[in-house]
Amino acid sequence: MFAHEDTNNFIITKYVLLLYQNISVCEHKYSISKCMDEKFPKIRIKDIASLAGVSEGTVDRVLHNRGDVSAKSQEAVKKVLEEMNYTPNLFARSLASKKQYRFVSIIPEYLPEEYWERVDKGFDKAAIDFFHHNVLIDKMYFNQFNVNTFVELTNKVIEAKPDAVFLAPIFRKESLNFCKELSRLEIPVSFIDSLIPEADFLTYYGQNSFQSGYVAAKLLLNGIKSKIQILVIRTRRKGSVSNQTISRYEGFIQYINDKNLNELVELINIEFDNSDEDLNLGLLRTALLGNKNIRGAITFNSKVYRLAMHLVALNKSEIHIIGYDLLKKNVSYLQEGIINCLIAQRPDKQAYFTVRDMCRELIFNQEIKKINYVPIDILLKENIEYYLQFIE
Amino acid sequence: MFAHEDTNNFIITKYVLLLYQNISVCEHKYSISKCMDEKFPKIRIKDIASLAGVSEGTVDRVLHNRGDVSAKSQEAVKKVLEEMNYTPNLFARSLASKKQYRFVSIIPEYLPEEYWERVDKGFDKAAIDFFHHNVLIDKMYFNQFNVNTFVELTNKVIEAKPDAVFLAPIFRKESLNFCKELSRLEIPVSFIDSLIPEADFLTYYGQNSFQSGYVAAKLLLNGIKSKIQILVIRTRRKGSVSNQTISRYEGFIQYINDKNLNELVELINIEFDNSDEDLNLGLLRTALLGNKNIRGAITFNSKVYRLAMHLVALNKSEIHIIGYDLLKKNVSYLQEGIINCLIAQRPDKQAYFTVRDMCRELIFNQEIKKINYVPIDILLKENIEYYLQFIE
DNA sequence: TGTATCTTCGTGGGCGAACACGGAACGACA
DNA sequence: TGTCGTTCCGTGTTCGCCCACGAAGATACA
Repeated sequence: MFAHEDTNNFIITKYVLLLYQNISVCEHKYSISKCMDEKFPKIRIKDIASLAGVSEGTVDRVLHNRGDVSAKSQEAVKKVLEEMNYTPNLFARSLASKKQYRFVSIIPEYLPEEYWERVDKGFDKAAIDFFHHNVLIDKMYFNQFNVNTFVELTNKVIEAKPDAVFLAPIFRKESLNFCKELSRLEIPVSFIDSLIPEADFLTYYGQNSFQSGYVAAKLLLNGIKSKIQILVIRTRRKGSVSNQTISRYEGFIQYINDKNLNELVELINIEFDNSDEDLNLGLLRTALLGNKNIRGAITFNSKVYRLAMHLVALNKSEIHIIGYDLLKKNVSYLQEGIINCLIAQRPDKQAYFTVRDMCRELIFNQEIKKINYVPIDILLKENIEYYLQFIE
Repeated sequence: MFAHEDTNNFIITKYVLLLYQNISVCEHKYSISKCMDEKFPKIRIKDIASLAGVSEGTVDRVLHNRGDVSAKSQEAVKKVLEEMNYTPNLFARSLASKKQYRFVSIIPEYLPEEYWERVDKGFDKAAIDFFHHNVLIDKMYFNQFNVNTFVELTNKVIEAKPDAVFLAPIFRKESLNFCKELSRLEIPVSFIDSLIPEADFLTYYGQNSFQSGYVAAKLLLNGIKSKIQILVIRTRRKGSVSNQTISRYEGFIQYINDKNLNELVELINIEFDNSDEDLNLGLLRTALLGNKNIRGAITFNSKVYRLAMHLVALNKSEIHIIGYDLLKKNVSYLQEGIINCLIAQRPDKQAYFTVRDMCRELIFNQEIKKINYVPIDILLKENIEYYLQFIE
């Protein structure tokens, strides 16, 4: 009845090596003493070679599809590989391999503690983890408010001919051109944060922003019974085209439609200026004077701390505030109870896995998934601490 | 002004190798073309040896504190190691090392799709990842409702003298005895799920259950204005002593006290039987008949699907249900909108990191953290999909 | 000075895999 | 039969590190 029951009715040891070699996971049961005595039956190229009656070199040629092997030998080796469920020792492989890989990451430059810093840290971690697999990551940054910096940068990258590129495609059209060029040079690209569906790319890691807007709406509007007003703060962004914040907004609106809240919820739209905080404060003050029933406020970019700051200044602590991403200032306001909820998206993981998957593709020859949506993490004052503390 | 600005005002390349070698991360800036041409300046034992004017063997003896080295040589080598910021190639090390490690995991046996299955999967993943570092994991299971199975099992483990033990200390007293014995044999133990503070252990991974109860209360009770009743389902557990569900309950109560909700919230306690679902249904029916103002319901173990099932049968869809852990049945009810919220705790990661940290301690000689609380993840119908989909 | 003992240290083989090199076997053709 | 070109395949070296072995030098004592 129990999954791991044996004749003694309770003691089971699963010999995990079997799992590794893909030989039946559950059927083989060993008493611990027996298990402890066994050696690691590692299967090497040498073993495959002798079993197939060929030399190591031949097995190697088969493994790497390098040709110069007769049909007969090919057959024999493949059969043994299959039977033995051979998996190469990736450490030994990287150690012996003389091939070196140059990857380039291209993301917006950032100020300390801004969103992209956390992405960048993910690249750093990956750089360390894959260094001994002969991978080097060159990190490059463009100015997301100046498309020329992007074009100039990508031209340099094309010249340098790296082995792979990781790209935050903020500038849609220019990114697409860049990708086409890379495609022609057979340099693989992976997208991070957002994606360009028409482009040829290896993987994408990012949040489903529509759904994260939907979740935000649920968190802000769940259970309302009477008419309320909600402040919606948006920021115009000149130059860039692709934008996660737009689909977050659309998801937000979709929730209101799905739940038939159009009658109950009135949205008060405010457009923040990117730098003039006095102006923003004034806009907020006016909105609050004219609308007496404001219960909630939301921003769709990562700068919700600005909203929180102003609402504190205006002494409006009863307004529920919700926003995105764990910038230090956002977290502080959350911990103080001024921001009620933050939605996070594991930016460091996005970068790390992007690199890892490129290695799996180019070096390890492993399966990868093309589209990868990261979780929509919900952080409250009460659970933020353990989220931040848990460094993987 | 920007963190990664250079003289061209926008193009920066950071040479990540420098980061790896711990030489200043931000100060060294290279143009991409220059960077692309550079070789990997890997520092090997051989390099250290020649710089220190000794042989590789001597460096090796210093690195492993294996003695037979004169004070003078020791000094010289250590100085060069420091200067060069030498980090050994762990792959090459594991490849060459003849030492093999036997780890044992000891957790409750489980039925398919129960909580412990996900923990077990974490051990499987670790077994695969660390196999080529010469690590083998023996997985053992006891019956959590029969303390004798635990004692008998741990006696066998003691006999087998593994290199490390991973333990779910469900039976407090017996686990402590086991740990003392292991301590005498100098076998390190790590706790998973819960911990015994008096015992000598290497790491602990688990959720802060008090806080996760606190979070559950917030999610269930946030914003209530009028008097309501809440169903609190508990399950008596015979035999075992240490129990996460108790502290979850305490956290739940603490929230009510902190927010002065004693007046508003009336708790209706029900004790479920572990197997008799007809009985449980009856208990619920009675409670619902006698209490007309029930708005929410909670369980503190992972079996919230039983509660959901009964409330569906009783046609009580307006009651908010909250529970723990992503059992398949729980997830189904969440997706159907019957359960409103689940709190999750990444059980697979708990196991995986427990193994990883043991490797860091015994094999890689790296720093580890003793107490590790995993995040308190909040899952709703709207964000569960991406959480489940995101397999690391 | 010779011999034994102890301390200190260098060398070489091996871990599993990549890959270059060149040899063996075979057929074609003069 | 000899020469050349192909096709196929085995061998040897290398990667960075571990570790066993034994050599060299120092010291002590006869």
